[in-house]
Amino acid sequence: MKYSVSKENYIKAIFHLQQEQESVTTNALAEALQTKPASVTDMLKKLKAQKLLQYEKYRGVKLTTDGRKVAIQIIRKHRLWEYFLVEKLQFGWEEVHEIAEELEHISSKKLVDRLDEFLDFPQSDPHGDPIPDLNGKMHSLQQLAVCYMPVNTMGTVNGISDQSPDMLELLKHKNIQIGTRLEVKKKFEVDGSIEIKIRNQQPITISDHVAKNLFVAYDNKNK
Amino acid sequence: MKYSVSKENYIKAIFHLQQEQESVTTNALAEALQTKPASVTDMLKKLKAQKLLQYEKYRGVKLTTDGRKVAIQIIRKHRLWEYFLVEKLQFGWEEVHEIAEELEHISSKKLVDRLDEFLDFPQSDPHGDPIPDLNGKMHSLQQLAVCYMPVNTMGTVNGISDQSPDMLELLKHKNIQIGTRLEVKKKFEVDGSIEIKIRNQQPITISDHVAKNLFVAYDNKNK
DNA sequence: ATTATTTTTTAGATTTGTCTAAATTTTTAT
DNA sequence: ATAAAAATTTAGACAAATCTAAAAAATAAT
Repeated sequence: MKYSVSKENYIKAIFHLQQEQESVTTNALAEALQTKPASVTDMLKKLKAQKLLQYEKYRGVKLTTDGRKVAIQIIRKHRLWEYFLVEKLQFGWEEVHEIAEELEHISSKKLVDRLDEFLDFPQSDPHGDPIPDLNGKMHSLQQLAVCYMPVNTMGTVNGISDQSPDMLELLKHKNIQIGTRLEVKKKFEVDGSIEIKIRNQQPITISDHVAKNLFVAYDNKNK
Repeated sequence: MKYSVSKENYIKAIFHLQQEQESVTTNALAEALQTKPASVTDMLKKLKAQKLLQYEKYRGVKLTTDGRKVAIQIIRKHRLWEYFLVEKLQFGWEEVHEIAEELEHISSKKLVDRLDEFLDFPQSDPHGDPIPDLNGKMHSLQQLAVCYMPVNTMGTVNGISDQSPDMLELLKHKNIQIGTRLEVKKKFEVDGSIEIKIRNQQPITISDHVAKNLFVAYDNKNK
């Protein structure tokens, strides 16, 4: 089954919003898709008719199993293309999202699977998000936000939940990327900011916002 | 400037039809685009308003300089993606057209130029059609590497991309030069070598390296 | 040079995805 | 519990790209 670019974007947005809350509201979707609530209502009716989601008016929306499958295939394509752009075409990890938003709608299944093979079956994209395999399975990371790391423990950056251009620019400027090992040195209760140290660099301070949205694989031996 | 997929397809089709005839008719376009003449008329009006083509009702249509530029950029993308699919993702040259029809509408200019570089600035796609460079320049030869010729088809040698002394020595030894007519007899998947026959000679085998760098003018009647 | 045929255009409708403004339902606050 | 606020849906409209059927223009045939 093939769906329009617009429908695919709705399905993907619902999938992502469902990570936060079980059921997704019309306004949240409109916000995420940069459109109007009335347009969302219209589209939800169409997607419901195609059995991609459960929807009762005024009651919010959830994906069906079918809808979830579609979402995961789109996410697989998005993340594989991002990986390709960074690893093979030398793009910066902060500039690939927009291009992948277009590439994720290319339909050929064979293309995606060949690309996966060509890239040697990568496990996660340049932002640290896991890439579903061709059956839709993806490993779930053992992630911890930096704000929850105890003082004097170490971790390796493996994900960022706020992937806005501003955030990515800040991280680039502070030399933080996927794979960076960092140690929490001090936590300032007054504003939630945290001082961290990266090997061979001076300690730097990150705000509470950054600390909340930056995730690490946490070293268990720390404990 | 960014155009819809539909508009891009019209521009591309007009460009291709103009290779045959100076001015393109409504019916020919409808045929090429698998649509109805009435739809073509509607679209021509819109494209004319955008100054992409010259059009007077009942008089046929030609691209303007702007229209030609747009067409060439689309063709550049199409052919680079085809080359990528065959060279990097191991697709057969006969199955890449359809996928490239989608990929050619991805808008990022930077992506195309990076892809071009990644592929080492190929001169022609797997079908032997020339790939425009980033300024829209392309050589006009209809070339095909011997490695892409189907079994039992003929061509006339018209170019060698590896012009090292060793290569030329080998070609001389095997009696191959520009203008030589040859027929592909057998392809060995195991090492990419190919058995070819030249008139009045015993069949000979050439390596995958030679087959990749030896170009022929391909007889269209073969198809 | 008329007539017949083919090609092309116009007129009006349809589908998809969107919008604004108004109405309705749900949630929150008093 | 009722009023006020917020969220959601409906109704009606619009733009893009397409279609069918009918009209108009160009071309071919006698």
